[in-house]
Amino acid sequence: MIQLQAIRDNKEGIFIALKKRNIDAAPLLENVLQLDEKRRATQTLLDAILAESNKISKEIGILFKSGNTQEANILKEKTVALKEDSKKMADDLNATADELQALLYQIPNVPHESVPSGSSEDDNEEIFKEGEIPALISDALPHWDLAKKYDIIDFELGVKIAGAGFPVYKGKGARLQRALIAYFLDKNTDAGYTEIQVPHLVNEASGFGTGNLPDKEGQMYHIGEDDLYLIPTAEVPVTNIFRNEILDEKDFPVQYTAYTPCFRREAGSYGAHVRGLNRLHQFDKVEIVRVEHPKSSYEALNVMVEHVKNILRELKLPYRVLRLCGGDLGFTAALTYDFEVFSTAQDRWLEISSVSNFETYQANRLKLRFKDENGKNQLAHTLNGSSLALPRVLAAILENCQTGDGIQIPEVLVPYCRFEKIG
RNA sequence: GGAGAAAUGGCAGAGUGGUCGAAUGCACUAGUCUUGAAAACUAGCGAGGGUCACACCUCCGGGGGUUCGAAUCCCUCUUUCUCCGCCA
Repeated sequence: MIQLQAIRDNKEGIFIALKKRNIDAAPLLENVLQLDEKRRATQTLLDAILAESNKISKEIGILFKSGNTQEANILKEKTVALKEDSKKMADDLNATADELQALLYQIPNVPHESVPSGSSEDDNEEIFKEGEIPALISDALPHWDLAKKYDIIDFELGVKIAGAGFPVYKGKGARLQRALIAYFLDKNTDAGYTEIQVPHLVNEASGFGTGNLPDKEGQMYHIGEDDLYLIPTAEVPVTNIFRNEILDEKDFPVQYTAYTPCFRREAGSYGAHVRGLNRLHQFDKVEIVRVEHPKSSYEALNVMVEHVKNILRELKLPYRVLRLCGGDLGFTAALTYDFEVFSTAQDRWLEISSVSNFETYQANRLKLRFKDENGKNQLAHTLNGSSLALPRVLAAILENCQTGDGIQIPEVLVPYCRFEKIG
C-alpha cells in the first residue's frame, strides 16, 4: 500500500504519476488527506481524554493506598463521564482509520518515472530483443499437437482427474519439466540466490502482505475449511518470510529462489489463446525474490533483468523484453519488465517472466523495515521475478526446436534431461 | 482427534490488580581506559501514533470483556510443549 506520508509530502507528484495508469486520483487523494487530518484530530482529542483518565486512576491508586477511600470514591465518579467520552471518541477514531485504510488500499503503486503512459499491452515498450526466430519446418505443429504426437503431455487425462488446465506430463515431457526446474534453480543459485522450499498454502495475512488479498481474491483457490489459500506464485510465501521483520542494513541484499507449483483460478479468462500450455490452473515456476535498500533497488532490478536474459540466451530461445506501460502495470508494481519468448508454430509471443520492483508498496503492508545508518526504521524495497515460468518455456522449446526428426533438446538442458531428443 | 501446561523486549527470564513499557542477565551501540584488543567502568538500547521539538497516547501471542485502573482476572481464537490416539 502506498505510504500515507508520501501523499502528505507530494500529493501533486503522485497525482501526475498515477495519470500514467489512466486514473484520476485527485478526488481520492484529497479524500485521503482530509480523513488523515480528521484521524489525527480525533486521536489528539482521544489522547487528551485518556491522559486525564490515566492521571485520575493513578491518583485513585495512591489514595487507596493511603487509606483515603472517601476521596478515592469521589474521584471515581469523575471518571464515568471521561470513560463515556473516550469510548465514543475511540469508536470515532476507529471508524475514521478504517475508512482511511480502505481508501489507501484503492490506490495502486506510483509508477516509476521510466514507465511509459499507455492504456493496454499494445503500448508496452520493447526495450530489448535477442535470438533468431528459427525457420519452421514445413509440417510444423503447435505444442499441443506435438505433445500428443510424442505422448509427453496429456491434457485430456488432466481433465479427467481434475479439470481443464491441469495437464498431465508424461515420460520425457515430465523429465524435461523437471530438468528445467533443476536448471533454473542452479542458475539462480550460481547468481547468489539461496534456494528455499516454502509452503504451497498460505494464510490470509500472507495473501494480504503481498497484495493478493483482498484485491485479487477471486484469482486464488481458497480452502474454506482451514481458511488457507493455494499460492498463485512463490512470491507470496517467500516475500512473507519478511513480514513484520526489521532487517539490518548489512542483511542486504536478501536473495531467495524457490520452485513451487502455482495455482490460479483464471476466472473469466477462457477463450482464444488459452489452448495447450498457454494458460493453466496449475503450473510450475521458479521465482527469484530480493529485498533491497531503497538506494539500490533499481540497480538490483537491472541485475535481475540481466540474469533472466542470460538464461534465455543459454536456452537459445528468441525473446524480447518489454517495459510495461502504465495501463498494463500491475496494481502493486512501480516498474515491471516482461519477458516474452517467441512461440514459432503459434506465431506469437508468450510471456514467461515478469520482473518487478514494488518499492515500498508491499513492504508497507508487510511492515518490512530495516534500520538505517541513523538507527531509524524505514521501509525496505521488495522485488521479484520469474526465472522462469515453466509451461510456456516448454511450449516454446517444443515448437522452436522441432525438426523433421523429433524435438532437439537445448544443449544446456541435456545434462539435466539425460536425453538429447524427443521422438 | 482427546487431556494438561504455556505464550513478556534480539535472546534468556522476573513480574499474578495501582506511577510497569515492564526488574535482572546476555547480546548490541557509543564513550572512558589501552599501542591495539580483551576485561572493567559509564551511558544508550522494542514498535507504532503524535509534536518543530517535548508532552502525551497505544501495544506484554490475536480479538473481546470485567475494573477508576489489567502483563496480571474472565471469555475466545491461534501457536508451542508434554501425554494419549492416529499416521506418511
